[in-house]
Amino acid sequence: MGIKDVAARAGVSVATVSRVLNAHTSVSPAARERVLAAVEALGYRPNALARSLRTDQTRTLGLIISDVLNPYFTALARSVEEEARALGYSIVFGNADERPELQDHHIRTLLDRRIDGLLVSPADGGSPLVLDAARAGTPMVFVDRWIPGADVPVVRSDGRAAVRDLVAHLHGLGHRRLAIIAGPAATTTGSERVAAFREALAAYGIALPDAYIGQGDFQAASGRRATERFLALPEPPEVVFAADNLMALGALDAIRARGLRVPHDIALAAFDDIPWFVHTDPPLTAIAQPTEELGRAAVRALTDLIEGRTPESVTLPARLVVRNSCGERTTTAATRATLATRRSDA
Amino acid sequence: MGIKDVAARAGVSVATVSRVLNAHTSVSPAARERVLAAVEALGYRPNALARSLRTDQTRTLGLIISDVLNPYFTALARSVEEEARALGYSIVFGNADERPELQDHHIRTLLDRRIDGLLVSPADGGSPLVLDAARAGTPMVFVDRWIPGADVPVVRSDGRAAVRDLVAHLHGLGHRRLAIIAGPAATTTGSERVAAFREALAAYGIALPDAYIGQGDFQAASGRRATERFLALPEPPEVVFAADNLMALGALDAIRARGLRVPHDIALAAFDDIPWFVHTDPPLTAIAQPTEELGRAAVRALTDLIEGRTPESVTLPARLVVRNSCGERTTTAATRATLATRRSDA
DNA sequence: CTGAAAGCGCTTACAG
DNA sequence: CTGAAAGCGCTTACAG
Repeated sequence: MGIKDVAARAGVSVATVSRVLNAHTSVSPAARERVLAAVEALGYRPNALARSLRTDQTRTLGLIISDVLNPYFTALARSVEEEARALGYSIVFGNADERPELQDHHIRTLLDRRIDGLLVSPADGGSPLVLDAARAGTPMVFVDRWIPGADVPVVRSDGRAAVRDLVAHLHGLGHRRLAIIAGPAATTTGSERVAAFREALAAYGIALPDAYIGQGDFQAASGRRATERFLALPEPPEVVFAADNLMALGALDAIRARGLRVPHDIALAAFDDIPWFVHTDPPLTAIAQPTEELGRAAVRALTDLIEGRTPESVTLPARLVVRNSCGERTTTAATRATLATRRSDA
Repeated sequence: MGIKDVAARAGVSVATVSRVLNAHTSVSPAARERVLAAVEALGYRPNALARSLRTDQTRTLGLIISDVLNPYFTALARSVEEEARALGYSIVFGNADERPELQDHHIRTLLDRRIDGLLVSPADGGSPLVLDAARAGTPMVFVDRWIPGADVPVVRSDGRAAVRDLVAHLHGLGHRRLAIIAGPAATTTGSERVAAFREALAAYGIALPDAYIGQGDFQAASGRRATERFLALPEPPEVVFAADNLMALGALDAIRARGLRVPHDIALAAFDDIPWFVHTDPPLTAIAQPTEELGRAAVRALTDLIEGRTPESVTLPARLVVRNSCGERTTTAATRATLATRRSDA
């Protein structure tokens, strides 16, 4: 059942059917009406494959999501899909699961399907595939993570100020031995968050020894392993800062398995804020990204690129959200509500 | 750059190129080698659109996900994608966001793109679009939620036994006023979970009054509203059972906003278990579904359908995971670890 | 083993 | 305003 059937039933040529379906003006009202009636009667829907093959555009954007199990990325995906839909595009997702080969697999199939543009948050420092695609002219924008040197707009948030605020908060609480669970050094967010943390510590004359840098991969299991290693140290850190929410989950697992309590025995903070952090035991201090805005900005940049406008890179600040996972604080109006739930003992 | 360029460079016809690319046997080793070399040199990738148009198959499955922000569904999506990839298919997701119109929007665009089959967890009781598509022969299987009466295989879990276990647990703890936050009555999981709860209560001679049935939509905000209403009752329930994890999150928000504590002031349990439940305050008692197996089984059923085999509906049991959100229990080896974190007071 | 040709379902100059 | 025809990039009988 195709355009031919519609044409036959409406008594016109396929060209005319195509014209009314694509809102070309030059169609007589009578013909238009007959076509529309035939479309309705037949329940006709144009074959998007054929249309795309002909027009060389799919009105589809690819989004390589680093990890579907990561609430930060699903929030991002939701925002991306929403903005794209508003602009008349649909989104095809690929879950990289933080694995570069899987990321490349998905990019390849998206490219094969001739998506109009690609939103990627690289799982590695620069897969040749991504670089080649960008060079070959595939409209592309990086979200959250990016690859330096590629001529690709970047939409991300800058967490440096928030990390400084976090370190000030931790220092004010009396903590001096601070550790971080990093993401893969090959990713920008993996290395930048460590750099920001190190810089912020330096301002207080505190060093970040290698033993206090846990190597994670942004997934929960790696947070668990890194935390176990910290806890086994002769001089364990007083604070663990997880570079994303999933590694914080892993850290909680490890801390609990040891029978320790947050923040009494060890403080914990995380990059990325998620709804569950309000209800964890204790509520977790976190750095929140303007996730929805990032998603929207990324789609706008990509559609600008696709439609011949000049895309804008955008960097939005992240901000510190203090809760109770790093230690005692004076009770203020802002913290009273959460404090009520925090005091506890085994 | 297309198959013609490869053919030209290899000095063969496009037919031959196509043959080597599709692993047809009848190609001379010499020709094969030249074609492969040309493909390599040119970095040629077949246009999937053209191929699909011709072969009438896309090797793509659509998955309508009820809500990307729901960890249960993202876990399902991940499992689905994994199994599909193993079977040589890729997945295109559509996020229905629990909205029937949005669900239909995505189904329409997936159908337009000629996906080979559709996995759906209906957001409503039976969109005409879904029913028509099934009737028209679109290979389809329902996952988690389903539409009675449609001739479509169903892959889901049966929570009745687990709900009975939950009610026994609650009753044993002395609770008699039990409430539920339901999902939309039009969805199977929305109505079934209430029915199972009501039945289980009946076994103890306990009724489920209307005032103790909160009407939710499986999203957090509705859980919050329903819980607020429960708490405002002259005789509030002693237990709230949220029919999914997101409504449990909303319930926690409402309980905390009132300055109440779980389980001291009110007990809470949830359908669907997620990793965060181990670390909430207190750890949440939940009913766990075999999510990964459901995803795999759903994909297998769908590919069976597509490839002409006989698909199997499958129903897997859910199971109760007792933690500490419903009240005191005797300390057993199993609960000791979590108990250590539970005792608390404001 | 190989090529010329038809055709998948559309869109779009071109001509009228 | 409208239709005949070409063509998007593939695959696949058909013939040799």
